[in-house]
Amino acid sequence: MEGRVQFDLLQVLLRDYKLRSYTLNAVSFHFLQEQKEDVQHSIITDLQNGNEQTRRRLAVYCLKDLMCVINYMEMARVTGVPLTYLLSRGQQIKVVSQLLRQVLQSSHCHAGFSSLYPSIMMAHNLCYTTLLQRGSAEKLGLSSEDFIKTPTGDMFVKSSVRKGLLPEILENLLSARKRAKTELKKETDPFKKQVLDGRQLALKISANSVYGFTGAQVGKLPCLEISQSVTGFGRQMIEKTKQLVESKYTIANGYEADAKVIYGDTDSVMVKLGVATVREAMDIGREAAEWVSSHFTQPIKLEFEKVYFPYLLINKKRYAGLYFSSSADTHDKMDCKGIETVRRDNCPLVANLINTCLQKILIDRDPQGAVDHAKEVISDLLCNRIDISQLVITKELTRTAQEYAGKQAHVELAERMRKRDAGSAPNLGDRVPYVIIKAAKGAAAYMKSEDPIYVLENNIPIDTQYYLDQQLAKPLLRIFEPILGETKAESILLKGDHTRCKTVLTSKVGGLMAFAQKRSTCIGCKAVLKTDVAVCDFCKKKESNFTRRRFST
DNA sequence: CGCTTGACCTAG
DNA sequence: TGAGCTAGGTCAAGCG
Repeated sequence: MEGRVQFDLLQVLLRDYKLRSYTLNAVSFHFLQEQKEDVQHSIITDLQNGNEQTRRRLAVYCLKDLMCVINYMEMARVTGVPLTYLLSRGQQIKVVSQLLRQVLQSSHCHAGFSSLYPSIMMAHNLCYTTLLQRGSAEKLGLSSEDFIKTPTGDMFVKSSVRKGLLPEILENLLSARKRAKTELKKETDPFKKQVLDGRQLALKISANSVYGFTGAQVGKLPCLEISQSVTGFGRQMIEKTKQLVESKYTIANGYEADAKVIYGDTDSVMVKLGVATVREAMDIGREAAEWVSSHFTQPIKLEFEKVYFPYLLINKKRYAGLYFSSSADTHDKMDCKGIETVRRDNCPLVANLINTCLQKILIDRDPQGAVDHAKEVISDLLCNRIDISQLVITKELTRTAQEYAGKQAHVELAERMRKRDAGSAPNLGDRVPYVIIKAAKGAAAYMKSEDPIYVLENNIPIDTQYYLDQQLAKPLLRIFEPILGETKAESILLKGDHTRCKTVLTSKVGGLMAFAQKRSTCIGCKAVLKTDVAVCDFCKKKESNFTRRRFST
C-alpha cells in the first residue's frame, strides 16, 4: 500500500521483549496486568464508545503503540532505512545504508569501557577505507607516523591521512545516543523515560552492530582485519587495565588492601578493593577509572559503573549482587546475570525460588531464612501443593523436526501435539510450553513432556521428583554451596523430612490461561481457526458461525 | 558412569 | 533469498 506503513506489534514484541510466551493472553497479562478474554478488533469500538475508564484503557494501549513507533522512527532516521525494514530485516541493512550515505556525504571517493568496540574503531580509525594492504605502506611512501599496527598485525592509516567512514558513522550513532541520554536525565514522566531508555539502548546496539557487520562472513562486506583487530585491542586493554589497577592500588602505595581483579568480561573489570564501605569503594572506583582512562587513546574511556555488595560470583557470565550506583546508602536493585532467575528455559518455580533465596541471603542477610524457605517449597512441591503454572517450562522450536539431531522434550511434544490437532500445535519459531509428567521409571525426559492444558484436562499426574532432582537441586546447590559448604548444603536442602512428604492434591486452571491459544471450530466446514479471524479461511462463513474452544486439544 | 555433542539461552 | 559478532554455562541425549 503506497504511503502506508504496516507495523505489526507482534513483531515488535518478538524483537524487543524476551517473554516466556507470546500469546495474546500472555502479552496482555504482562503489559496490562489483566487477561483479556475474547479481545477482538471490534472491542476497540466498544472501548471508544464506552465510558471514561474504557477510553482510558484504550488510550494507554495506544500510547504504548505510539511510543514504540516513535522509537522506530528515530532509528529509521538515524540509520536511513525505511521503517518497515526495522521489523522485516536485520542489522546488516542498517549498516549498509549508513555506509552508502556516509560515502555520499564525505569527500571519500571510493568499570567498563563505554561502548568499547565502537570506541576502539574510532580511536584507531579502523575502516575499509583506512586498511593498508600488506606492503602498501612502503609503496605509498607512508612514514611510521602515518599508520598503526593492530594486535593482529594489520595496519590502518591514521585519521590525519584519511578519516574512515565507520568511525564517522559511529560518531553519529553515539552522539544520537548521548542526546537520548541527556533527554532521559531531564525527563520526569516514567513512561517517556522508558521510551528514551529504549532509544538509547537501540542506538547502542546499532553501534555495536557495526563491529558485527565487519565480522559477518556471510554478509555484504566482511572485513576480518577490522573485526579481529577490534577484539584483539579489547583483550589487550582489559589485560592492561588489570595490570594498572593491581599495580597502583596496593598496601605498599598506602591503600587499605591490595586490589585484586576478580572478574571481567569483554569490556569490564570487577575489582576487589578490600575496603569496608560502599562509599570508599565508589570513591576509589571513580578515581581509578579516570586514572586508567588517561592511559588510553581518545575517545576510549573507562567508566566507574557500580559497586556490588555483597557479590555472589558463581561462574563466568553468572553472578548476583546488590547493585549500588546512584547512592552509597541504598542499593538500586538486586542484579542477577545469567542465573536461573533471568533464563526463560527454567520453570517459574525455579526462577522464583532462586530469586527469593537470593533476596533473603543478599538483602536480608538471612541465610537460615533462605534455607527454611527452600525446604518449605520443596515440601510443597512433593506434596503437590504447587500450582501447575509454576511448573511450565518453555523452549523455542528453533528448527523443523527433521533438522534436530537428537530427541528433546519440547520437540517431541510439538510433534505429538501435531498428531492430536495440527491446527493448534506449536510451529517453527514458537515457544513450546510443557510440564514433565509421571511415567515408567527410567523414561527419558523427552517422553515425559506434556502440554500443560492437556495435563489439566485429563488429570495427569506431574513428576514432582523430576522437578526436585532435575530442576531445583543444582541451581539451589550452586547458590547455597558458597555459604554452607558442599556436603552441608546437600544434606540440609535435599535430604530430611521435608523431602519425604507425599500426598495428592488438585491444581487450578487460572494460572495457565496465559499459555492458552484460543481456537474456534467453523460450523460450516469444521475447520479449526484462530478466534481472531472474522471469516473462515476455508468456507468463508462469518465469525458468528464459529464455536469457540477455550483450549486447543 | 564418564565423556562428548547438540541445543538453548544468556553476557557482553 | 537474506541472515550483526563471539564466549560460555548448563542440561539432556547418546555413546562406549
